[in-house]
Amino acid sequence: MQKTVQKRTLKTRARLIEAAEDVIERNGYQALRVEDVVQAAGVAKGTFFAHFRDKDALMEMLIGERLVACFDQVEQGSAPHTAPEIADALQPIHAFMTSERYVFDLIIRYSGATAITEIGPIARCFERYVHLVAGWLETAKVRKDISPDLLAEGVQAFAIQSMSLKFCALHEAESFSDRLEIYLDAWLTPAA
Amino acid sequence: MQKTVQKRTLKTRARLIEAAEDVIERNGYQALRVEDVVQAAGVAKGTFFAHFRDKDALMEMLIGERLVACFDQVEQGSAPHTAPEIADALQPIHAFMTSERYVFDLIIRYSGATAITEIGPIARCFERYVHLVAGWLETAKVRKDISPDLLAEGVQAFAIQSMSLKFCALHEAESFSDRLEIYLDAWLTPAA
DNA sequence: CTCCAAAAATGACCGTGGTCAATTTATAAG
DNA sequence: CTTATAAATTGACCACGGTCATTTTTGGAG
Repeated sequence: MQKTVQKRTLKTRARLIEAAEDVIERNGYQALRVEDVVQAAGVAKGTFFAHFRDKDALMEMLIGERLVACFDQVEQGSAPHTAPEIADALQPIHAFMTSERYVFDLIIRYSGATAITEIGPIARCFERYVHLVAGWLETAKVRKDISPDLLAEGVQAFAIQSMSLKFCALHEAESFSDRLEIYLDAWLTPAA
Repeated sequence: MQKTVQKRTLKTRARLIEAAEDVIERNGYQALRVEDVVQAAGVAKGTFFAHFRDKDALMEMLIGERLVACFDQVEQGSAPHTAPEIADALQPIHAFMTSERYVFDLIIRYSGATAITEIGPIARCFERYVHLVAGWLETAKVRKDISPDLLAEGVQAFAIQSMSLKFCALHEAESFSDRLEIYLDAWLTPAA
């Protein structure tokens, strides 16, 4: 039983990814067609699916990479201590997640791994989100009656709610960041 | 400029809907194929798309109807007063929403109307959810420092979070209802 | 009844994601 | 260098949602 991976494989895969990134650069994630990618990469269609389970798998990888970069950026900054500061600190992540409706939908769809064996970059980012925020909350001026982890899960829930409403015509009145701040203030620092 | 609607139209539409419901009855929402529906209804494929903008439009209608029925049922019951009672009262709605992954995804996708002119039954149900819960909260034993509407939006956010995690292999430990109760208790009756 | 314009239905056709048996290419062993 | 075998690639093909020019049906006017 051989399991050698030929150099060719890595080259082809790299060409496919680069081609996909070019296509996305020009027209956004939503407009990507597998045909365009394989033509730009100079390979046959079947080759694409030998490298990626399906189109979504490529998208999960590419969007996941960008998302990871957003997290890296956010983790560079210093820890925020109040609800508005937290909302502000998370802004780069939320901005990318809502940059395209397609991107938001895909991220939500892949936010939970269906099986342990297929935990992808996006599902990992959702765990990282909770850990990151929970870390901040340990030393932040917030309620202490429940665990930082639970508080952080709530922050995530409110962020998703706020992002959903951003795409909703019924709730155009408030801006995304205003809404999130209101939620987080009520969740993290309740008055009664 | 005539705009008469022939009787035929209503009949064909009814046949399509009945056929779709039969197909769903047998194999669930996810497995529905337009080909199967038109064949069962005894019409051509083009006819389907003369009656429904696309497959999703039919799905939104059918799932929306079932969702409305769930709300009607929940509204029959008496108003709950505590966090666990609220979670319990909403159970029929949450149960249907998570009955199939496909159903949950479609509901989330249609929960926000993209344009005012196309507010569908599902988007309307999301508004109804907030109004329903806000009504309960007015007389419930919960924090009073923020408005019932905002509190209700939070309940919705936590419910969606809990439902998402139900489909996630990383969070199988806790059951859906346990998780929702923990969230709602922390959100509605904070200790500090 | 006949006639005709609008409404409805039709089905061949298209776009795009995805499959798979057949072919080509890389590499290790002799 | 050959040869055997597994890995990689190919492209014709399929499934399914969706379109649209053409045909059929309806129902009111004369």
